[in-house]
Amino acid sequence: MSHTPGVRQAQKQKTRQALLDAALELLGDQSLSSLGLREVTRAVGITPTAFYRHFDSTADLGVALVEEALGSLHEMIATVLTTTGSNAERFEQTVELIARHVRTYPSHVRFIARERYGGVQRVREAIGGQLARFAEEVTEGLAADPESAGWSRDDLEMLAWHHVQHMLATACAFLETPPDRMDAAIDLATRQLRLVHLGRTHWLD
Amino acid sequence: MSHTPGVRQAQKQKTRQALLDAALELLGDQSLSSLGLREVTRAVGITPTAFYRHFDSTADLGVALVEEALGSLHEMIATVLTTTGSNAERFEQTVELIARHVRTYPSHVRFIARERYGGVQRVREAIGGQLARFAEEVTEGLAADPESAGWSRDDLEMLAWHHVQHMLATACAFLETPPDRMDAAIDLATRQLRLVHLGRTHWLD
DNA sequence: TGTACATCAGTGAACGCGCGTTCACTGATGTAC
DNA sequence: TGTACATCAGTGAACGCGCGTTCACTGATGTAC
Repeated sequence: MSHTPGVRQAQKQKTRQALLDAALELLGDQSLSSLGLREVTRAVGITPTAFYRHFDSTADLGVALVEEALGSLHEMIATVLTTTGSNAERFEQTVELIARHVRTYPSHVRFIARERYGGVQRVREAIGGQLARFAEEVTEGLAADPESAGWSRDDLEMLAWHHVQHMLATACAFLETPPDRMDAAIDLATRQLRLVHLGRTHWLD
Repeated sequence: MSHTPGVRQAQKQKTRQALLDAALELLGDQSLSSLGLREVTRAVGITPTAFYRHFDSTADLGVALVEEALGSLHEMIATVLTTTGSNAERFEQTVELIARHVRTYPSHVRFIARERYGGVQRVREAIGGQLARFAEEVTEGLAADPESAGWSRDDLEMLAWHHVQHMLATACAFLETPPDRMDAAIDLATRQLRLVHLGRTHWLD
């Protein structure tokens, strides 16, 4: 046949993923700009040279990690936007969803927090691009909401951007919160969401 | 006399400051965890060995930079808290003050943004400690405000923390905003402040 | 199905280089009398 | 004021080490006939 997936491609993909996984773990206590290529290959158990079969550099690997870390969030945002129920319920569910995400993928969240303003330009740009996409999605979601009747596009974008900033800040805060204080942290973030929502309902007064 | 300041101490202080300045500049396009001791001394024009007369390590230098970068902000926060005038005016002045700070000390702001969740634990802790102090100061300021009548301590802290988060997020955003879009960015941050304030005035409804 | 050739993920040796840290030192500044 | 000694910021040589990158290679997988 023209192009069977084949054992070779599958193996290559597996090694590539192993490199991403190992790098993410090593990035638990250092920055991408100080991550060594040899460190990563050593952790995976392959020769340094083999690294180049998958990535041009650690910066290149970093960009791939951004996609892995943030790509899955689009679905979560769609979930949040279509959640129904009372306001109080929606705020709690949103914050709970963030908390769950941080618990499930702490390394991904840490990576994004660390590299958003980190030392590698291409990675910063990749993260910035994804966040801008999130803001657009949230803007569309807000625009479709009856509560937004009479709002200018500019104000919708302002609110959307605020929500994205708050989501990220909350995720970062959760990352540093010890388990026994998570309840308080979740409560705090929920009240902040309520505060902003209250401002929203009186915006056009 | 017992301890004249002396030429020697003055010279040592000058070299120390030169190290801090050189490091801050080098950190413009890399992270602290990848900053080399030799890089810094080379930029200053002294021997690598001389570095140890001032700091134990680059991490140690980083902690000193946190104090330099954030120490001066306490005064600015006090200024913001005591600003008088209409709400609209106060929001504009606050955001304008942030914008001016970012314009005056861009390297300091970049350093804090980069290292807040960066790869050096002691520096993260130093930044976190300063931010917690800011939040306390803002809480006290809010508590003294007649508008806060009837607010619980917990809710005041929630609002204060939100303001600190927003201040930092705004400063980071300004850092990445090209000059020709600064007006729009300032306007956006001002409207976000108004939104939150609107929520505040209806919090006890 | 079987054979001959092409592809290519991973190998292993080698390279030059800059790193952090050590050590004994120098000579200007500071102190005691 | 002058002298003899102490302090200590900065020097310069040396070290062992791990880094990123190059190169020709191997051998399993894939392809053409």
